[in-house]
Amino acid sequence: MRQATSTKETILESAIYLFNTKGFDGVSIRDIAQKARINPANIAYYFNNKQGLLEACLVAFFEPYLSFLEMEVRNLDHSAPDLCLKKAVKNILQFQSEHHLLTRFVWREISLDSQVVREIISSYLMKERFLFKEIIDQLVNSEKYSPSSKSFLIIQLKGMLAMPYLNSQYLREVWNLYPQEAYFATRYFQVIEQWIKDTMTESINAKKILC
Amino acid sequence: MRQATSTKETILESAIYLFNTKGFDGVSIRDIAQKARINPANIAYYFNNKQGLLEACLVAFFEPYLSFLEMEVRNLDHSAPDLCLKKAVKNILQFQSEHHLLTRFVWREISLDSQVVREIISSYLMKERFLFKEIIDQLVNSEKYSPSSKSFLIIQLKGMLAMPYLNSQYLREVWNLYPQEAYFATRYFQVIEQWIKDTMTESINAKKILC
Amino acid sequence: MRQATSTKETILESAIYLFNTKGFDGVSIRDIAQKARINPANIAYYFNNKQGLLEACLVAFFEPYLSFLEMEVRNLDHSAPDLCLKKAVKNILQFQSEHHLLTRFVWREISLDSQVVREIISSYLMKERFLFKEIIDQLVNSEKYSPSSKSFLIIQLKGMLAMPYLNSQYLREVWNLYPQEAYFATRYFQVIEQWIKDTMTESINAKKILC
Amino acid sequence: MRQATSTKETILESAIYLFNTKGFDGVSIRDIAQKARINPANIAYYFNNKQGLLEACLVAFFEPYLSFLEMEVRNLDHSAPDLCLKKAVKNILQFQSEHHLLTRFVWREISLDSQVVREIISSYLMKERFLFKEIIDQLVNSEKYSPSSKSFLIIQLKGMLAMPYLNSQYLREVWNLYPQEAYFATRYFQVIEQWIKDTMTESINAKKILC
DNA sequence: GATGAATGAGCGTTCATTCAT
DNA sequence: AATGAATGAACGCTCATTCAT
Repeated sequence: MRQATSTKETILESAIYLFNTKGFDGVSIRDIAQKARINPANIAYYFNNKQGLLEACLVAFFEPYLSFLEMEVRNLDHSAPDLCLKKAVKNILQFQSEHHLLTRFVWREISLDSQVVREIISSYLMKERFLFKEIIDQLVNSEKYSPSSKSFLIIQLKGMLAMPYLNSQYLREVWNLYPQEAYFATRYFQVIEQWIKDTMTESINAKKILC
Repeated sequence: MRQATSTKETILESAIYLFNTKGFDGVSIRDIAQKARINPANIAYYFNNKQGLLEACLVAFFEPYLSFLEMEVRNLDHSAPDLCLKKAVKNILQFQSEHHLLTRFVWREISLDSQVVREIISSYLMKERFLFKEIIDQLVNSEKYSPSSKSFLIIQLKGMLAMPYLNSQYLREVWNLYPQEAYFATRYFQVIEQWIKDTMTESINAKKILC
Repeated sequence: MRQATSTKETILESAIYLFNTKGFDGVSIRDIAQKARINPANIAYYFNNKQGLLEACLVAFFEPYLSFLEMEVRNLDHSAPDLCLKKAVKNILQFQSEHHLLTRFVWREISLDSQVVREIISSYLMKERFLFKEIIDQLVNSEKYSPSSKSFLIIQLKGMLAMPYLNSQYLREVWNLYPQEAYFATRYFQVIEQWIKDTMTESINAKKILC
Repeated sequence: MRQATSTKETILESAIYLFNTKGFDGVSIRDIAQKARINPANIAYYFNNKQGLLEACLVAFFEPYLSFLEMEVRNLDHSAPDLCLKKAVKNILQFQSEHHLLTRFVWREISLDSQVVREIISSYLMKERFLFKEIIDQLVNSEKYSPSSKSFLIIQLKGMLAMPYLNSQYLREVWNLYPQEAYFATRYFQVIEQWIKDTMTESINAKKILC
């Protein structure tokens, strides 16, 4: 029924908002139910239990996130690898900007050593590594890049993608910058674009930085 | 008394370890007491309440952290500004590496919108901004850098300093890298050193990236 | 639902019994739950918190208590004032006798300087004063009674109404008298009836006692 | 040592003040220690435990209280019994007025069904009954008074003695009367004096009230 | 699809008390 | 005589969850 879907989505939205503000353990089922204006038992009905909510959040983030990478890996046959990478980055940045609360929550929660989270996302992270590698291998397949250097490129890129969300409170309070604004997404994409150009497509620079 | 100090420190160490693993709200007073092999009431005795523990953690991180910046700001009179910045970065990286659990916990907890945390650390962050600005102003006082560009430099630098700890689980699981190891600290310092050189001391690059 | 009401009432009855025996602060939520054979969390469910229980007790006492006075104030138009007063006293004594545990608890708890209790009952006490005054004014509106004398009459009457419950343990242990027994209520009503007659309806006696 | 006695007395005074305000169970050892500006462990040193404090309070009240009755029982040989009773009442009222906090606390705590309090004071109450009876027997030894009538006289008298303290908050808030003021003690003594005269020394009145 | 009643476990905290010093 | 450290138990309360309706 239409009503039902709406309830489920309302719950998820309320949960994401609150998880983002207070962290997963700082939010109670009651908090979410109150914000979503539904009965706490309804959450159990739709998501089984609190952990089910967490899983739903992680899925809601990683499915589209990985789809952007998958799409460009498939494009490698027809397009230049640097264009594919830039396209993937652009889509990811835009998606993260449009879902900045979810993004922030997911990247932060992953930084915990929680066994629960790790079990859920480990396959996602493995898939992500594989997809990144596919693109990077096509892009920097010269003898100048050892496998370890390529790994480091991925790490750096990932750090840059997540950074605005893991420091969003700082960006907002101290510098008045908002990752969710279109302006920021555009500007930040240019920074990463420049970094890709400098480190991966211009041999001289790359050599200096990565020894 | 010697015994007392030891107890207080034991509590703090246990707390940092557990907070890092499960997050502040995911850890109970009893968890900490059990790990520290003391009575839960003793935590209230030494830290008043759970929030007192959080404050103690934040102080234990920010006091030394800021002292490294303060030291180099005082050195600006006798040393070249790029050396001062590098020295500060080196000290901070080493301190963070030696206290990687505390570092990870602090940077993660700050990313929450918790009113409590914000009240405690807001003055620290203001001081940090001031100190960074003092150094950056001396370093890039040419007409090429607008105030907004300088702000962005600080943001980027801060992002780089915190990155390994906000993604440490990823680094470890996927890439087998450990921020707490001396090797990593050294290597990572070189990366930042290069970044400082590229963006702040070589005008051509800087111009390109920051428009 | 029938079951629900029953649970709520069971809790209240258990609470009154225990509060009466050990005092409000001497009784724990768990004590009440154990006596009512329900889960401690259920008390929070029905009464929000422990103070909610206290408020429920005070309301359960003062609402009927004041209704007896209100009724007779309305009767002043049709009946003789001394009959109204006696009727009110009779009803109050009977109500107190039937709810002697609650009565004892309420009068005792009021004698504390607790801010919490005072806030709840201050409006009740004001209303009580107003109602007593309405009756007394009709009854002793001769020039022999100054306003201060009338006040003192109310005080004495209130003291007499509460006395058996504030000293019930003494009455029981030392003199084998039980305020909850019908016999005592009847007998005690006669005493107060006589006092009303002596002090308020016979001018000579009244003059002597109240100067 | 002089200092020691002072500390013990300071503790007792603080305890009486707080017990009176919040009740025995509403006051913690820490509260008392804080008010007395001493270490909590000191209370254990002087009074063994919290119950020891309660016992000390009861003793501090009943020893002088009963001494006034004992004194007048001894005087029965030389003085008229009505004078003895009035003298005892006067002394008791003055003592209670001077120690109104202790008085209020003791009479209120006795109204609990607490086993602890009962064990401590039962012998005091028995002694009190014996002493009252000695005086009353001498005073009303005519055939008009059955033993049960005499009991009721004692009950009434006791009720009158305690009333201002069991209702002191009401007297203060609603009528602006303060039992601890000399004025009140004087005035209240007159009321009881009149009552003694009416009920015990004038046969006609007494007969009416007590049947 | 949704709710109110109810539960057992655990929360942060405070308690009275002990004890070495 | 007095204190600070430490403890086990209990406090009021909230938690995620279950279940009949």
